[in-house]
Amino acid sequence: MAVRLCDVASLLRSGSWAAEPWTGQVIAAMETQLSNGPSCNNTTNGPATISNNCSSPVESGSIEDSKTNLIVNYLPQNMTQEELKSLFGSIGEIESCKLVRDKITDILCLDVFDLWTEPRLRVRQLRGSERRRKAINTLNGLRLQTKTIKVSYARPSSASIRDANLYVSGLPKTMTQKELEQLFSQYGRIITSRILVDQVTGVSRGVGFIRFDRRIEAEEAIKGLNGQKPPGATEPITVKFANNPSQKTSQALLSQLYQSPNRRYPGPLAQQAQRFRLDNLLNMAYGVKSRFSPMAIDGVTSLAGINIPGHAGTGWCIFVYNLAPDADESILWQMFGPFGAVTNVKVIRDFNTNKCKGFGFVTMTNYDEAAMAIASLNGYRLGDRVLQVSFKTNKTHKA
DNA sequence: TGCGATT
Repeated sequence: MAVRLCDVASLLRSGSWAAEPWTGQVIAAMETQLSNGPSCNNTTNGPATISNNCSSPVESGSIEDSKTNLIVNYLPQNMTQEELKSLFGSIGEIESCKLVRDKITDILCLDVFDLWTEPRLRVRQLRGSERRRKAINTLNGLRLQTKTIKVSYARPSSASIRDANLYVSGLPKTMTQKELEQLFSQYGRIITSRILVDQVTGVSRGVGFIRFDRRIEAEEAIKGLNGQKPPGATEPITVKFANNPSQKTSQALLSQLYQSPNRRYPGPLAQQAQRFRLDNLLNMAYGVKSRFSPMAIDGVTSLAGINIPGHAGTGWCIFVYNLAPDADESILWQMFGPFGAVTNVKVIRDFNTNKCKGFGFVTMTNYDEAAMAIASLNGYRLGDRVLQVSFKTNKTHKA
């Protein structure tokens, strides 16, 4: 059931809205690259991220005269054109209103980028800085369903602010969004920042985004920070321009949208698992003879600060090599599921071709089950390929 | 050999 937007008429009656005459125009903007990233977020809106505080909505314009456009973020995904008309029509007369949906998925998006975040809307008003201000004051922060919309001045679009968005990986897991901004702020004015976090644990995934005001600032940040170690970090970070999802084909988008873990089924691998005894596995993995529990392993880890391969704090990460180009997540669930609790699987794909790059990762909760899976699946013949399976190591940044 | 992460 699609939850409809709130009854705008009743909102108006409630007196929480200004209803003075206003002539405006609501349009959908279809851009290949967003020039106005949202500057704030919260736990209600958006995917799992570490968020800014939602500051003044008047953050992105330069001078008052240039604030001719408004931008609206965090609209509900199921919002309709008519509802938008009603929403902005409560402030003033709407001249036109058009939303753009993906041709294939029919998902509301003004830019395909928003497929992964939130639908946005540009509001172009015909005249009146006071009315723009009024629209912001009235509508910014309005709660619609589970969303809190943001209305703010849009920065004028220009070439200099395009492609100023950076993707950053290899960040220390302890780095906060504020620290990330501090690191990058020496290169220019940051419009938005974000650190991706594990949806379950809230732990940083070591990956984030920085959108600068201008592309030249982003370029300088890459020069200055790519491959460098942040203060106190042990590993260098990777800084590059972020992929623009709007370049993706609808087919690639669909495959990601509907990618979900297949149900585990008990197959021949489950029996295979039983052939191995925990002692043997521990012996293979660590060269120890005695049996000890996963709890004991954790104890050793925390006591000695030893970095046990594959242990990421949220489980045991397993590296799977020699997957076929068309391998998908379901094969990893099917292979590893019978050995125990699998919390995450990931096939690493080439961004452009969407084909598997030949490897993937599996996270398992319990050490003994992970070790069993490794011992059983390493050397396993999958199609015409022989898999190599081991605990994940950190090879990327080693000399 | 090959060890990610894209709002």
